[in-house]
Amino acid sequence: MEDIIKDMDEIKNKAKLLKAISHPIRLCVVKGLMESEGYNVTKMQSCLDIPQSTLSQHLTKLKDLNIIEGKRNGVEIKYYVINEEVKKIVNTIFGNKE
Amino acid sequence: MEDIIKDMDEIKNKAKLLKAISHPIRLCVVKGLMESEGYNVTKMQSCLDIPQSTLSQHLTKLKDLNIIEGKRNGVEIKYYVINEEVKKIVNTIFGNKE
DNA sequence: TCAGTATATTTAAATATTATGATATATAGA
DNA sequence: TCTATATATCATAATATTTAAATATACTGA
Repeated sequence: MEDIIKDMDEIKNKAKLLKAISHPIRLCVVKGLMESEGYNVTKMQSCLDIPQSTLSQHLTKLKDLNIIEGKRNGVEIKYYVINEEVKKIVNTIFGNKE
Repeated sequence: MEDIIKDMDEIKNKAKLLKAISHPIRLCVVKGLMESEGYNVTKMQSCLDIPQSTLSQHLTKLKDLNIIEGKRNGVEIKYYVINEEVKKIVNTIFGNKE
């Protein structure tokens, strides 16, 4: 096609979304949250065995792109995947139907 | 889930695949190749307006991950997307059904 | 064999991402 | 208010990615 460049803006946006979930920790977090909604940072941490600030910064990236959202409950914050497109991609990748 | 870490290897592999297509140029190339199979490097270049070596290096990354494959025809090389998982992801992202 | 075209590789600099310790903030309960 | 716990932010060092010019290679046709 001649004018692939026309939808370059869309391509850039999709690329950003892919990039956001193309890091193992972030992909793991998103997948984990989809499977067991609302598990909190401390639990993720113990699963992933990384420093708290590292995880927190990954969460921030996901939040910035509106992929996840945190709901505070007292002292802890539970996260949820709120981006349908990302859910679709993750389902596609990991072979889930619904 | 307690043992998210168990499928960490799979997650890492999927993350690599996502990363490979999470750059605008590479995503554009893959999408372009899916829409119009076998268009060659020179054509991509004129579409994308980037130096030849830059494009070539992006193609190398996609080749290294077995996402695309080049078939030489005389002096030119045509590329094809050979990775079904990537095709699925791209279709998911850009809203194609088949 | 030589010239021209298409593509790949090398090298280096510029830029971006990631990781982590230290510190800050928010909340709950005593 | 003080303390403890959970989470976020800051600063910065380590690492990885991206870019592009220069050069190399592969092929074709004269």
